[in-house]
Amino acid sequence: MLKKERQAYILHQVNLHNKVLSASLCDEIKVSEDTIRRDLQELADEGKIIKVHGGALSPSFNHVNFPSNGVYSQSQKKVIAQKAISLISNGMFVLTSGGTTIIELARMLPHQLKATFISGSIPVILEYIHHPNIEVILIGDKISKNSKITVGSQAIAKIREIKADLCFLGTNAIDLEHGVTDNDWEVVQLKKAMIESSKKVVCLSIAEKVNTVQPIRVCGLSGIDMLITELDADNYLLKPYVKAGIQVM
Amino acid sequence: MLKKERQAYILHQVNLHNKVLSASLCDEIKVSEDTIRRDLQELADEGKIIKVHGGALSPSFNHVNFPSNGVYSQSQKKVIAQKAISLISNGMFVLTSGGTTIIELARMLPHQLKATFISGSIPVILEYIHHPNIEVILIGDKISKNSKITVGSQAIAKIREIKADLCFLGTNAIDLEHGVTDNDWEVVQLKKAMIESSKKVVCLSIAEKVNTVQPIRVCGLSGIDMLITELDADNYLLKPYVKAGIQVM
DNA sequence: CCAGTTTTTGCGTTTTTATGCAGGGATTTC
DNA sequence: GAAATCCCTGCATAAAAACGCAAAAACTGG
Repeated sequence: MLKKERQAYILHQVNLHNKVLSASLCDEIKVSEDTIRRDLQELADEGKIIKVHGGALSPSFNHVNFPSNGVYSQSQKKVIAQKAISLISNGMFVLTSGGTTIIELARMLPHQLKATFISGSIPVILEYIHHPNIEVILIGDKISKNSKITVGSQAIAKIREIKADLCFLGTNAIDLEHGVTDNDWEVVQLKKAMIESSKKVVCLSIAEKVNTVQPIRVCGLSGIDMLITELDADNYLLKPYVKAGIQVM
Repeated sequence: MLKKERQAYILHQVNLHNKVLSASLCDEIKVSEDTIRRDLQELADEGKIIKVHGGALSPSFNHVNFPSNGVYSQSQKKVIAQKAISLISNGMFVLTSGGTTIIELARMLPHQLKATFISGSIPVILEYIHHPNIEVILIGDKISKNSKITVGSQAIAKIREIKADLCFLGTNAIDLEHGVTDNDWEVVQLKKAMIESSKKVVCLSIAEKVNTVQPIRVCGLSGIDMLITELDADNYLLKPYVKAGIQVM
């Protein structure tokens, strides 16, 4: 078989089945593994396939893109995400809500981190998937179209089965008197369950949302362990929270 | 034999078989390799063939079906999706696997359709949520990073709880003898569960995958009710499936 | 017909290409 | 953390291509 023929065959297989194993290819075509590997290399250089350990994948299926820019207060959120990431160690189970801050966090996870992340938010999950060493558990249920997160009793039941080491809550409003509040009833139910299922609860909130209130209550201040904002920990705005017994970062 | 004659012969062979080997040509025509090589060179200069090491290929062979838009055989998949959509009525519960064909289907759903769609495939779910009147149920569990679909016992258990009206399976390989087969063990487990949980099982497959086999068996032909390809229902390729009792569309 | 020119062809020689093989690392897996 | 896989590098070899050359064939214009 001619080289081009072989490559066309490989390309065809990849497009048909979204993946090929080099071992099965060299079995089918009856050539050495090296030849297959060189073919895969060339096709990958041309961008026609994506080479992975042991074979290749179709490029079309492998990159789901999602709006990356246009995030409100992105730089602040990056600061917050960076602080939050410092709390994660290898082997941890981390439960996260949805929200743009959490998406930033998901994007900025170090590549060598090995941990398990659990969430019901599709945009967040999409970011987790890009990290090779991270196990991703998706909470299933009905999807709320505006928040792109799974909501409902099934989701809550699944969260109850978990005991996570860490829980990151993207926070809509936090206030000394009313604690953490939000504006979507179903999302609030989820967050409540997440708080109960985690050893340590961390609220991520841009300073703008500190000392604001939303209609539905998630939990009181005693329900959370830590608050992360883009401000320095000793900022005057956060003093009352420290006094209320919350770790501030 | 005259030069022109020879070249005409070569061209004929290339168009007939999509490829020629210079060795076999100089054997057939009884001339030296150099002569053949010069002929090939000239034909290649005229753009009538594509010269490669060891012979030549038909120019159509090389540039045929390369996915410029990202999705392989997209037009065929659109035809399939259109047929599949005609099976869906308002109020139905529809269970779907992953795969590019299903993504096409999800994209092409009519906006006024009111139905409930259930899937564990993230790319597919992302398309469903664009439709305002569609309820979307996400099957949760661990995510398989290459197929971007939830896999595992939890997912299977959830699927078992459902009884869907319709199940669309993106098919990797279907064959008279071996039935529906696939190449990912975990995905196969899911598909099996989906088949059991549905009143009517519809396989979506481009014709190219019909009569091909993959290593892992999903179900026998008796397990499915309908097969949709981009071909006409009375195409000879599909006759045996009709005979086997499968509705073909 | 014929000398001169061009084209075509075949034959060495050199270069390039394709492929397999061996080893040393890297990575994955259990 | 040890075993198994896979991957990369360099090297050897065989096949194919390119090049130059010269002989043979074909054409050309008297």
